[in-house]
Amino acid sequence: MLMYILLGLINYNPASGYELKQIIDRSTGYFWHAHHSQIYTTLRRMEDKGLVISTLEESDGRERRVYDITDKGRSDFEAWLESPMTTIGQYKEELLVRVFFSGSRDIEDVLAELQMQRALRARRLEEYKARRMQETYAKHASNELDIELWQATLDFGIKHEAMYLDWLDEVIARLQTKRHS
Amino acid sequence: MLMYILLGLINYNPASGYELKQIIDRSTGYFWHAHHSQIYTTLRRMEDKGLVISTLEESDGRERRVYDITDKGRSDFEAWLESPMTTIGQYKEELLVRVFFSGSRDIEDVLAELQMQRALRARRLEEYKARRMQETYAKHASNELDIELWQATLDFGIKHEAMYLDWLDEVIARLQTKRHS
DNA sequence: GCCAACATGTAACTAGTTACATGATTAC
DNA sequence: GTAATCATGTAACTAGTTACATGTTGGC
Repeated sequence: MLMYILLGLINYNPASGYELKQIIDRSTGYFWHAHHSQIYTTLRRMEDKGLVISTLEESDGRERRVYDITDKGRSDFEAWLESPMTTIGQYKEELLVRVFFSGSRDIEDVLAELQMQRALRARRLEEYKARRMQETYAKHASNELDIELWQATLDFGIKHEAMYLDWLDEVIARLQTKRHS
Repeated sequence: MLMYILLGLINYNPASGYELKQIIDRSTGYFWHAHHSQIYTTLRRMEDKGLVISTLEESDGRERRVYDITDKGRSDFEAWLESPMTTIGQYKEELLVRVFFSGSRDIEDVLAELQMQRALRARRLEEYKARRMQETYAKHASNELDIELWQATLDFGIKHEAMYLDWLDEVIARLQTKRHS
């Protein structure tokens, strides 16, 4: 998956691993993140496959390995984009695993954990709301639909966090009534 | 992560890999799934670490390798449960990656893909709603809080799918107004 | 006889995480 | 000088996926 993200981003503009990491952190990061180590190794693998080519640029003492997409890379990316998803993506949520098994825990500990998660989620929701995608990424926009769709992914993030907060509030409220059982 | 799920389930009741796969599919499956191959290999690794012990049971021609938790397994599991999460779990959603990069696609293709996803999500939402956790898993319940929390994870699934459908409907509606641009 | 369900595994691979490791430049 | 940012990588490991592989029992 990361491979297609890198391909897609390089397709907008050639970039170095470092830059790609930053772009991911500020754009696809909340629905698909990656560590720099994975980005660098994946780029190398992609070059081996002929999907991208790199050139080592030197300005002053700093070195940057800049990756550009090849024709093969572009056609692979387009083939991926044109073959629609026919299944539901799998959801993995560690907190739910913890909640599922928390029946034997001290209810106050569970409440404290959920309240901390609530605070983290609330902060993230505010970040997403504050961030209007246009100003950050509109510069890359090749067409109007791009902006619409980037906005849509950000809206998803906002809805997701709002739903999560909502759920946390409900669970917290329900546990509070059970406190002295 | 899977290790703790297996430990937690075996802690309720000794079970074979096959049974654990089935339990996961019907309980934690929508927030943490696993293939049978991973379950079998993880159980073996857990046995090497002394967290579980297996015994090979034979009834008729069928063989079942039944795993039970050890004292070390129980204390590792409890230590994990008692150390609260202090970060937000990472969300990975392939469809959002696809949407993010779909600006160059034929809008009708994007709409068709989103509508298919809508149908899949709607079906899943109905499954979750129909499934009342009590009837399926209450048998394992060691206390009242367990039932409350299992119900809470199911409620999360329902809320999540409802939010997702809502978002899909919004994006679809927005794209439909762009159709002949 | 055949198919579904029971039951368990290995092999090969891709993906992802965590830690280690290095070195330059710029602003204070 | 020292901390932050720029910039790139490797190593060791854990996790997860896909495909291959095998054999039984019970119902139709």
